[in-house]
Amino acid sequence: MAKFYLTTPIYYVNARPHIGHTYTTIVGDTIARYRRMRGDDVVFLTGTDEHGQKVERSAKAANTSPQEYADRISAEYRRLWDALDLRYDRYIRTTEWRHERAVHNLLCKARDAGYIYKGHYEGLYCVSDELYVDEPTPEGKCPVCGRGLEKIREENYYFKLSAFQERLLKLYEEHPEFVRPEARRNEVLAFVRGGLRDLSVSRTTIKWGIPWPDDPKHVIYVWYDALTSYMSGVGYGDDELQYERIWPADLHLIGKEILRFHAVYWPAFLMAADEPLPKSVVAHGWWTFQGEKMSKSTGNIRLAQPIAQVLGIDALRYFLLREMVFGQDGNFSDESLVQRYNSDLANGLGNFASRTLAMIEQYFSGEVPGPAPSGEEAGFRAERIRECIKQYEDFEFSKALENIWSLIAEMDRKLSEWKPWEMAKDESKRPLLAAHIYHAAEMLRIVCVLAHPVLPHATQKIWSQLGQTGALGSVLLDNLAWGQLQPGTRIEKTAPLFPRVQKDDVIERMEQMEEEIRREGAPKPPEPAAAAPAPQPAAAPADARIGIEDFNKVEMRVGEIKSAERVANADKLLKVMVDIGTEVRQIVAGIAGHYEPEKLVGRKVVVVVNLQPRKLRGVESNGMIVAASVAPDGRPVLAGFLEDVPVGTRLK
RNA sequence: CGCGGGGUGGAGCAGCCUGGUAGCUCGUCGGGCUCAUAACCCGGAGGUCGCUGGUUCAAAUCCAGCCCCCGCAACCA
Repeated sequence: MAKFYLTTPIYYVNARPHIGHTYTTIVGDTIARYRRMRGDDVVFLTGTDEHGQKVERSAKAANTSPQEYADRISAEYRRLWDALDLRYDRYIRTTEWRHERAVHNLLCKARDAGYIYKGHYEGLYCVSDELYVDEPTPEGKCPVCGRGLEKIREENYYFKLSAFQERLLKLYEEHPEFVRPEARRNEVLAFVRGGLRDLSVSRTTIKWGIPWPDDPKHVIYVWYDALTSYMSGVGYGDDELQYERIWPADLHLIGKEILRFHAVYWPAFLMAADEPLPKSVVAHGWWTFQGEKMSKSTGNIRLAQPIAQVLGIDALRYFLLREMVFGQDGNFSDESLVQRYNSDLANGLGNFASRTLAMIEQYFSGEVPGPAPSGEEAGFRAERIRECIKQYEDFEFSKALENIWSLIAEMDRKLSEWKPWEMAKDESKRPLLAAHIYHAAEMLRIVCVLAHPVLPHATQKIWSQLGQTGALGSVLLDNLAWGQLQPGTRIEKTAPLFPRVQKDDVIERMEQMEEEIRREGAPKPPEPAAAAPAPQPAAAPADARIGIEDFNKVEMRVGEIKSAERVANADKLLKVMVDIGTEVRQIVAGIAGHYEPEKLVGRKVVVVVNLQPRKLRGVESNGMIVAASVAPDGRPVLAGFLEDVPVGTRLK
């Protein structure tokens, strides 16, 4: 059994997880499941990157210590992966002791080999960004923030990256698969051919990090720290037996923005320490949201939980892998998400499974009919199966899915031609009917196996419905062949797997859920689709008490509604203009179900004014109107005052 | 000479590396079917594949030039 070690990047705890992180991890999980179905012994690592200035700063803003802050966000990532059933085998955090030791280990090996030296950084520095600036704007300003720059001189340790140019080029030459896809490889080649400068690998300006060995006024800068997690996660410097077995990584899955670090710095660090190199670095593209880059400030970041909760985990996986051509950028929109769900999952796979199982039930009393299929059919199908495996192998997930779905379309077509429902009325056509239904059932079985890496849960359910025992994930793709379905197998018909959904309804529910998650500050793990208990006004647990300083962060003011109108294509949303004393704010509120817009004008309400703006159904909402959420269905009741209160008054 | 991505029927995208009927989802018009999740099937309308030139028997695809759009600060896959 071949070992296959796969990693995602470790995610930076400065930000909470969004759909981009989820995409990467889902791709990793899909590859891991695929490799297992090829018989590999897979080790799948993910984790969190927890050091650096930004974490320090965010912790301060959140009134906590960097470690506590990192603990919180790291746990959030982990909870999310668990909730989405993403089955990593190892989880590494850069604040763990085993990691620190591994970093020291790798660094010292490079140092002892003469690749680390002490030097000085002399140059421009942006104080507000705390960043070295190599290329200022023509006016001599910081390219990041546009502010002025200072000349500084700082003592640093350097890594002799320049010494590795030839060896790196040789690596890319001898192993063209080291960087993929090819466009990315070309980028890397161009960069390395252009000459390499030595790399500053320590800082004295940062405190939150791993101290430099024997020189604790320095902290190890991000590269050595973060990249080494791929080794510390599997026992480097800690459990040599494990390390020997698992390292080197077979695949580092990354986003395109961190390509250089993985394809250039990382192999150089390993060469310097004389450790084995990873086999491959594969970079994927970015999700944009409605054509724009996802960005916190514009509020157009999508989260994974609402999608998983409303449409299911498999629907989320399917959409992300089907919609994006792996390696390129892809555009995310709620509309296409729901469209994919309905057309491909509900009308496609779900309906195909449903009609096939129904016919077995009705015409053959729930037993897969015989006889065994012809030989040509088997040969023809084997070709398709190989094709699909190749596509998974090449990370062409969208093609693989297209390919699988073409099998479904083919069966839909054939069933229309064969008209089994007519044959069923004619006893003499019984054998032919049996052959046709067998054909459909066997196709369904094949589709399940092939789609399993992407749709692990749904395919497993169909698998069981088809009377197949055991875990679908342990079926070996290489053994998959046409005709393995045993006639006589008892099937079990159950409710539709992917019920059709109403677009507006789904989008609204997802948006509401997003709103809740943001409000809470930390997402609840999505619950299994089946169990969706009504929201209870549960008493806050004792440990959830907050201090006054937390409360003071929320700025609530009295506002007066100037106008209100319905938002197009949304049942529950109202676009409300609210005078909060200093300005008139546009706020989108989910109260249309219970308040007539006309009757709201002139009403005084409580507004949270320092909430990040975000878009709901394409309309910007800049604040939140406070309302009680009344059980059992969360009916909103606006907060108000019995006495008259001037507009703009702050609530305390 | 900054870098990268892109411009394909009404919308969103694939195809381009490895030239040879322009494909998918949605929408739209008409028909069929009833096993199935108002599903599925068939047919129609709708494209000078950004522009110009070149290579070729043949170009969305290769080459050259041009035009237009998007991203390239942070967060960050």
